[in-house]
Amino acid sequence: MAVRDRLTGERTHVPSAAGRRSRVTSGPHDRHHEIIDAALELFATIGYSGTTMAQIGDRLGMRGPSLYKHIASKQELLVEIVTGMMEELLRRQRAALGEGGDVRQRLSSIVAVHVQYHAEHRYEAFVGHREIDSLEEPHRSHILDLRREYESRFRELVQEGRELDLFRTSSDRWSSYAILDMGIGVSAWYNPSGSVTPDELAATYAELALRMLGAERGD
Amino acid sequence: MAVRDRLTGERTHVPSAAGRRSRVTSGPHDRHHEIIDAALELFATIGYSGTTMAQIGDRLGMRGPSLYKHIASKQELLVEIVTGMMEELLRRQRAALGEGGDVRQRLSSIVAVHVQYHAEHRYEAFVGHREIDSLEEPHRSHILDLRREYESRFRELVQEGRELDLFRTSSDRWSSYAILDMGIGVSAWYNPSGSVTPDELAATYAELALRMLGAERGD
DNA sequence: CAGTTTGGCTAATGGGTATTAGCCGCACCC
DNA sequence: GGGTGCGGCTAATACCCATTAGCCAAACTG
Repeated sequence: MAVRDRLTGERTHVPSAAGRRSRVTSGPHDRHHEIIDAALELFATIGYSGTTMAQIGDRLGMRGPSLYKHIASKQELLVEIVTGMMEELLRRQRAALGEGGDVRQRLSSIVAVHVQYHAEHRYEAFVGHREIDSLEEPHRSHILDLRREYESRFRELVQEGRELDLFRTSSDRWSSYAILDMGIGVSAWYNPSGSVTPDELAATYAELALRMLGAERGD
Repeated sequence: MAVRDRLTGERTHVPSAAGRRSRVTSGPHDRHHEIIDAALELFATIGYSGTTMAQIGDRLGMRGPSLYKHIASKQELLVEIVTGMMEELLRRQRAALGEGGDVRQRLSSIVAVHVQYHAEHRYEAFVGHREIDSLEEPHRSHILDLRREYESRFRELVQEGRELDLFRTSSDRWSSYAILDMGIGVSAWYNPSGSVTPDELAATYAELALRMLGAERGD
């Protein structure tokens, strides 16, 4: 039965209260949110399954198991990140479309939103695309539904423009995929400390997209 | 010391020689190559770290450990897949450039090669891009070098065309990234049982790329 | 200031996985 | 037909990892 001494009370940790947090001056420091942020960076750089709970803890100066005082599971972190990103993307797309304008303007808007988000939130976007298969059901299906909805807006606009003879393109489908993919690519290479800002890039890409569709001078 | 009986010789396996392979009619069946193929499909669909040796073995009707009679490690499989893909891509790009032509023709050629490869070998391409971080050094660096070389050809051609006033584009860099990324995206969605062939898609994308660069009618 | 909650910690649990060791049938070779 | 090596197999090894259990100090609460 290997009785283990329960009396020495020898502690090896000595809490340390390591700097970094002064409850008084900065409030309760939403731990949940901090954990998501740390996880996001790690998922983006070394992948979901490559990231360990201990590594996430490290970023916050705590041990892996301690994270469970604030979150339910590693999977929950991924779900929050990915659904958060997809919902935000859709919200921005809807807002852009809500502003109206002719097809060219509307298409230009959603391309700009798409690119701007993928630059500004490159980690969320990168993880949102790369780790879809790491999501367990039913989350995976839910995200795929949202994604389909998001993508269909591009196809519909391209089609609308072609039917009005404003665009000349061989296939609505392939050209809308091309536009989507060139924007997604941004999340893989965009460097926020470089010299181009997300909205400059967005404007450039919107122009590239319109030219690709053969849209001539928008009045 | 807990002597374990070594004498019963009880076997639970009974080799089974399960159908599927007639040595006589089809030759020695390059196992190494078969393993790479099985691994490729699995890496592409469930990721490198998500794939187990047992799953790869399953595809060939054998157990995980048996694979080691033919290969050195799981990592070796990834290295062969990724370097093989990157070298083939470069080879095709060089061949395309070797055929000469004016800037528009050469750019169109390497875009077509790029897209055709990403459709025809979507699994290799997909793994080659997604799993670079799963490569251990020095392989990772080697692949990144090859990739830089591959990408720089696009940028150089765009620049050359712009200097000759054949293209009008705000930035060589962003537009060449856009072209690259839209081709890479193909490997994520292309469906070989769909109705478009890789070379049709390649031609479409080459046209989209030229239009995006503002290249007017190529004589 | 006693009681409770909060948020850390270490240790244990339960499972998975690449890889190695060692066994053996069978096809082939002389 | 006896030897040999190929290519399977199972068992063992040596990890790594998410999650749970149970402990405890300090902060908050009344």
